[in-house]
Amino acid sequence: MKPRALFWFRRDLRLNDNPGLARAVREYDEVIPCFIFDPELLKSPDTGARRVAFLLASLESLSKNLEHVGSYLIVRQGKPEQELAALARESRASALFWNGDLEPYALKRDEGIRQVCLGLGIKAVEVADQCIQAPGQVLKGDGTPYAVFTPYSKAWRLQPVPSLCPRPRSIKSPVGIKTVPLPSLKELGHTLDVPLPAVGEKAAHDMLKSYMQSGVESYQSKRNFPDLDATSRLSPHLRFGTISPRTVHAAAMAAKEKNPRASKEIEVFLSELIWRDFYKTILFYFPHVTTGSFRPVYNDLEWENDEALFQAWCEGRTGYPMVDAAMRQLNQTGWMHNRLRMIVSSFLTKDLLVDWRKGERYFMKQLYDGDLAANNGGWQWAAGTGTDAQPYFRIFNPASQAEKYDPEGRFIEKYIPEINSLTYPAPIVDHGSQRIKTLAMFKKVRG
DNA sequence: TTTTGAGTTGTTCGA
DNA sequence: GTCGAACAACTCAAA
Repeated sequence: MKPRALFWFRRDLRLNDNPGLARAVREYDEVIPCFIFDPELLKSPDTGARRVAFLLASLESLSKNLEHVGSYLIVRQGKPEQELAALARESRASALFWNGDLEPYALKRDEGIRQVCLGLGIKAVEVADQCIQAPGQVLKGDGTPYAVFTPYSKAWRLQPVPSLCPRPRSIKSPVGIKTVPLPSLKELGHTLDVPLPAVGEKAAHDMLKSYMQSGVESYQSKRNFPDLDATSRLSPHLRFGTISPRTVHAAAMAAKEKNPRASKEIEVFLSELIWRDFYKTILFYFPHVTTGSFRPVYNDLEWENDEALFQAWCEGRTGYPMVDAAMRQLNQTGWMHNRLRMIVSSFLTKDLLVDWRKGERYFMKQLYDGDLAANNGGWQWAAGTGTDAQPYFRIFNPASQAEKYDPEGRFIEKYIPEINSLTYPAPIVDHGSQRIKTLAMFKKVRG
């Protein structure tokens, strides 16, 4: 009998540059690609309907892509330990491959899977994939992880970037393995309330291609203006792995080569990929950030947590146009421009004095690209509690941010058509006095 | 071990 | 209107 391996898809829903899949196909005659719906993850409060919808559509696309290379996707629902064990027994596979996931839940789960494999006497193979530079690759001279971005990024740039893995031309899979149809969104207990962006590997690659042809060469100059829509919009695809970060990196390097005059602009785009690695690495080495401040002293901050103010923020009716337009973009599209993420997170924490964790959770509920590491890093940065946070006294003024980054009010008008009518609310707080309160709140814990 | 330089994305105040 | 300093010292990283 030909040796068989299972390949377990998780956050790597692609055939291109999929290191774990490429290795399984190279080393085994037959490969059984599978995906497990984990009820534990599906019921988590951080799992928004939007991402479940994006996941389902991406799996549908992946399933078709697998059929094009002669294979198919096995789908199961249940605890991964049990389902994978059952699948291994049924298929008489002798190995299980997967790409590593750095989140605390995944690390613990995957350790359990390793034990299951040990018990079954099959090989468990984890391959690094999520970062361009895996956590252990970028360390300080003394072997400990960085906690400041700039020196991290300098060390990151000294490392060779791993090359891309070949896309399997054909995958041989045994027939007769039991599978279930992909569940519908409704069956998983969710409904979608916003349009679904383009999904699947093809869509992701098309987006990358067109952004590299026109867009990336002016990334630095245009990225802060939400009305210009001048960013790549690849974040949900990076989140679910319908495109790999190495593929994006390689494309940007090629664009830089082709257009040296734009190299500074493109370098800023590349540094965003380094930020992605940085926050994943922080989460890996300092998992306590998921529940509290990176610096314990800031766990003592006395947030006011006024529920009515929080609700007004969520619904985009704070009376601060830039904040409200941004929140409405999030609510109506499942995505928010990065400049606006900074503005609304500064506003929630430092103008409304609401705990950053409430905002973090709301973002996770609404974002297509919601990712624990990046979202947590961004929120702790804005709140001033993080590894490499901005100083606590650097408090965004929502009005001057609007003047700077939406000078003609086009973005605001797009999401707040009633901006000039009486139905638009007056500001729910006074920025000047809230700012002073926040400074006092921080002073109290800083002694 | 000690020292030195530096730290994503700002705002406000007063000369 | 423009400009530099203050915000507040602290921690990190590297020599």
